[in-house]
Amino acid sequence: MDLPSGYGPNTEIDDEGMDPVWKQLAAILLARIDAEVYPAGRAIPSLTQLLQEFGVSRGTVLKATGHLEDAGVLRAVQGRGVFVLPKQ
Amino acid sequence: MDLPSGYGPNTEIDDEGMDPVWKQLAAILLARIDAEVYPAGRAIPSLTQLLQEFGVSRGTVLKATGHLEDAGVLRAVQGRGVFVLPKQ
DNA sequence: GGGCATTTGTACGTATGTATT
DNA sequence: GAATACATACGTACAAATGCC
Repeated sequence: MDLPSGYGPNTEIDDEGMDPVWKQLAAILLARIDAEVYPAGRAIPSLTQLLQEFGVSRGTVLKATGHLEDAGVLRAVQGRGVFVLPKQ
Repeated sequence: MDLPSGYGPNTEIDDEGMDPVWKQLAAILLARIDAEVYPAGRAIPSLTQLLQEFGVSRGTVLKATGHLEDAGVLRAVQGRGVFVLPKQ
């Protein structure tokens, strides 16, 4: 998926940076999964919570999580949440 | 990518159907590529042309072509167009 | 180099639908 | 039924890359 490097679990979104916001967000979420801030088998915060925390739009969160789904890191279940898949 | 079946090069978008519009559009574009309506090495119509032909939004076209990019069927080049990759 | 048109990329906000709790 | 949560789709605006004068 080619995410930018150098993003940790607590990195803030940089609107003026060279990386797109959705890629920055995907990198941060991935860092939190790696650090088990979001442990495998559990759901990450809801889209509404994430867009509030990072100050981005719903579509941007969806794009970030969608790519992590494609990468096999997350699985979204309508009505329930977005779950961290077991590290394989 | 799990596109719905039964869509040909001239299928029309069905708003009431059970398949999402963007998946229908991706299936139609893929059918046109298979039928060489859009030959390998050439660009498909621009986003503006496609959204006009199918009566959908820009975002919907982008989602359809984006998934065909992930599938290795298309490659978008900013400022130039969206090109059909050689069948491998 | 500058200016313009074309084309894709990103991001926002909003509305509605569907599934789960 | 109500609340929560993800899914789809629309419209809009601006940015970035390309190509052609």
